[in-house]
Amino acid sequence: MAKEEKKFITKKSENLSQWYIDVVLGCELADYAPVKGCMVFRPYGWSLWESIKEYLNKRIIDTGHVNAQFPLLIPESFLKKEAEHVKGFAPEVAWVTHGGDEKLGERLAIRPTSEAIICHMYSKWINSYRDLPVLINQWVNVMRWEKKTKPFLRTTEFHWQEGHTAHRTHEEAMEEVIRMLHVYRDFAQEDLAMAVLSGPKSDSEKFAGADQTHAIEAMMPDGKALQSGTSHDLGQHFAKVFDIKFLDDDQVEKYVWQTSWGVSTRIAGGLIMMHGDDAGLRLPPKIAPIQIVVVPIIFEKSKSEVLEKAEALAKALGGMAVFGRPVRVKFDANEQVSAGFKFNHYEMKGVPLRVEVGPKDIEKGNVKIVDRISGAKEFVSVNFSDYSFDPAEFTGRLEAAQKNLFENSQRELESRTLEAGDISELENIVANSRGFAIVNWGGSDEDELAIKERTSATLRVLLEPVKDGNIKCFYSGNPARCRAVFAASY
RNA sequence: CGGGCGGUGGCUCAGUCCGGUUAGAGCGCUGCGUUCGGGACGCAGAGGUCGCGAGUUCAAAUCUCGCCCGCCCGACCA
Repeated sequence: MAKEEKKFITKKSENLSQWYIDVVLGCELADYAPVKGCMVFRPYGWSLWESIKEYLNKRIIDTGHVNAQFPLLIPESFLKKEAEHVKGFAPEVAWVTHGGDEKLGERLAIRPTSEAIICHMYSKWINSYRDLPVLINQWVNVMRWEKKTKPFLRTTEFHWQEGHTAHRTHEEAMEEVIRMLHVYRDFAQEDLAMAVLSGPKSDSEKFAGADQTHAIEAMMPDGKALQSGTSHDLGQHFAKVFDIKFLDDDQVEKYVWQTSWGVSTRIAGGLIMMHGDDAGLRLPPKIAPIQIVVVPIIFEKSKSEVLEKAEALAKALGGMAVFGRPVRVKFDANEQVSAGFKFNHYEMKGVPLRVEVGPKDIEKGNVKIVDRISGAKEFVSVNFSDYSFDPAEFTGRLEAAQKNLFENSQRELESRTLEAGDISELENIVANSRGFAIVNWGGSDEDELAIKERTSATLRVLLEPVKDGNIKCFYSGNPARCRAVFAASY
């Protein structure tokens, strides 16, 4: 090409932050709304979120949960019932104070999360051990008044699912907490091709009102961790203040044990950042809104035949199934832009597979396919009289691409997980944007805070216990209790 | 919330310091024509409350003040 290639998006390696904004806006995933921190999900971005929802929702339903819908507004008095909960959320709550011109008798919170309203309802619905467990999930928007925002990763209004369950025993509730943590882990890894670490949070990082929080943590290309899903053991804190009691089979009235868990639109931001490259998005085939784009190569004299046969092929490709669902195919017959423009366009949008159909292909009985993930360009046989072909040539590549993305992500995570033997090593890892610093941990909350002040890294997750009493905490020198992961984070 | 930078056709920006007629460019967009195997070309054309609101002035994109939004750094962040 004689002309220097135009620059549409910043190179990912040059400036990740600018690249991210360029991709989100340029790929038409989202746009800024007039209110700070609020964003519009444009059709392509919403389609991506719907695709993500579909896969996660299936996992939630398959583990025995049901969907419902609770209201947006929560009376202030409800939010105030659980002391830690209100303390944690107070700075981020948006309040409704007026109805029309009339001042309300009680302020209404726009839900920052729904424990308060759901627990209120649960106290009405739960009377007997026979009513348990209650396993309800909802897909809703919530609002948290954030000071620093970024599309998808941290927005004032965001979309998520929040599961809220009530159980007869703490053991049962803990099983649920871990079950959902694993659902999130498997969802991230198998559906989104995002490698994650998972485990419990330290006390200082847990959810406001929880006894314990577990999380999945992804590693971004700039060495910062992204908390991508949380599962909380709420103990009986909410049950006690909302009076959620049941009569057990031993004739004793007891409080329920609760859990809550959530994954938000933030995970889409992680997905974008983790997989994308200099050319733009690279979407895992499972959740890509378009899995295969068919681009006809139009010449004046062969135009009608190419358009007709390419469209028929696109239709035939759409008859295939991959990942247990019909393949999502787009046929782009737009004659106003060149084929080359479309190539770049769909690469930027992260479409996993491109199929080119030109007169020479029809003549030879093949099509050119270009794999967005591996970069491979190959010819695949197609019979243009009956539109028969080997489906595995297409679906196999989509499956391989899904696998490759995850393996890349896993490799990246491993290479960014480094042992830190002392605080200066941890400091070094964080300062050089290297990633997760893994340590032997036996420190206190104060130690954790001191580490944060010195390195800006926080304790992301706790890993397996350390049984050897001779192993010391990397920071305090006390006997180590467990392995732990520190990192800078989003 | 603090510090820094920015906001001018859809996009990227020039013009602002030093106020002065009809506010420019490239890209994009519209129409017509020629094209099309990696971001096509020609000709014609449309498109602007200069982020919003006050103030100073004969005169404000330009100066002053307040506010909004964005980007970067920090604080905060289940």
